[in-house]
Amino acid sequence: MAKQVKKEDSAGTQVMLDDKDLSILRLLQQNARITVKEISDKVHLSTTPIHERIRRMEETGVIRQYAALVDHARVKKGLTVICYVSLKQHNRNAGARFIKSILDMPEVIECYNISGEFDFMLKVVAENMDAYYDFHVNKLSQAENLGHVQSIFVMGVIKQVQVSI
Amino acid sequence: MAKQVKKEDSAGTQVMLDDKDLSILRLLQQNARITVKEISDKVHLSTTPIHERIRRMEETGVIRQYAALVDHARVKKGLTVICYVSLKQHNRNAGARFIKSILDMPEVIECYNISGEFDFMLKVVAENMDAYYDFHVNKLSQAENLGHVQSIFVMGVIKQVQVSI
DNA sequence: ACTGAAAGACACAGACT
DNA sequence: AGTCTGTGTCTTTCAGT
Repeated sequence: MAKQVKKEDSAGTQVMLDDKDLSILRLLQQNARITVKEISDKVHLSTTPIHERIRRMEETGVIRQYAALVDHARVKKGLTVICYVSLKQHNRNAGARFIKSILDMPEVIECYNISGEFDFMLKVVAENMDAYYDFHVNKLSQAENLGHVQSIFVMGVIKQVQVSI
Repeated sequence: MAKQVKKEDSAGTQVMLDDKDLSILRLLQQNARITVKEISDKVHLSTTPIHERIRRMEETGVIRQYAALVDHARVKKGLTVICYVSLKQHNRNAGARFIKSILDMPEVIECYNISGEFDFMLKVVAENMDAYYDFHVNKLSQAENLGHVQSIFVMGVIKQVQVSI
């Protein structure tokens, strides 16, 4: 089992899932490396339909990716920062250029378009405060059309789960 | 390959990883279902050491979990909300009770202790605005010792990656 | 620490109900 | 829709370097 998930880009299309799909999905959210055989034992179906249902959820983009989740505190990325950004101008091109520059910054592991005072929320991981300062001053602040930036530091992780359905 | 990752709870202990470990980790962050054989081809080692290195990273808590990442927009959880919460009192017991109640709310998929004006940041997924309103009024706001709540709505996902090292 | 081999388990496709 | 069966591939362990 080695292939990457390929996302079909019919953006935002709802996919109908029955109870068995949801059971399978929950198991995969908890443990992406569970075997099809184990799923089939728990869901009371043989392996073939499990296979087909997983393949369908991969192809329709319900399953975006299988990922190993890393404890950043243990691998020299101890600092997580929530970063709010507003742009000076809000035309389409300005936004697109900012997004493009964000996609190229490996420190930024999440970015959302948000409502309210700011335009974007970023989740940034860095080795330490010096590294974050460098990112802030030399990378993020160099993005053209940047307005205001506000940084909020994560002091502790209370909860991080994937099971959402 | 079916076992869950077991986290050793020597909280926050740094784990030393060499370049080969990091290569393996990057591959697993991109695709948790990659085969050991494929990793061994890319990292130029045979399967045995790959196995041992992965097992070590699982046992030391570097790899927290293998997870299928779901596109919430496609599975009737179209609304993501960033939610800031402050408490009235900041003693240890009050915080612990709030955390306990958060851990019991399936709508809350992430929760962080943060610096600044608010005490916690939550990421909440809901089916729609009605469902979020219900969560806000009937669940979150019922938590004892709750001060202020501010909701920021996610209008679009720009980036969500796992590769952080 | 690593290589190579070998046994058992698994994924995945095919024929069938 | 699903079960059953088979083949090739993978995981995982172990002896050896």
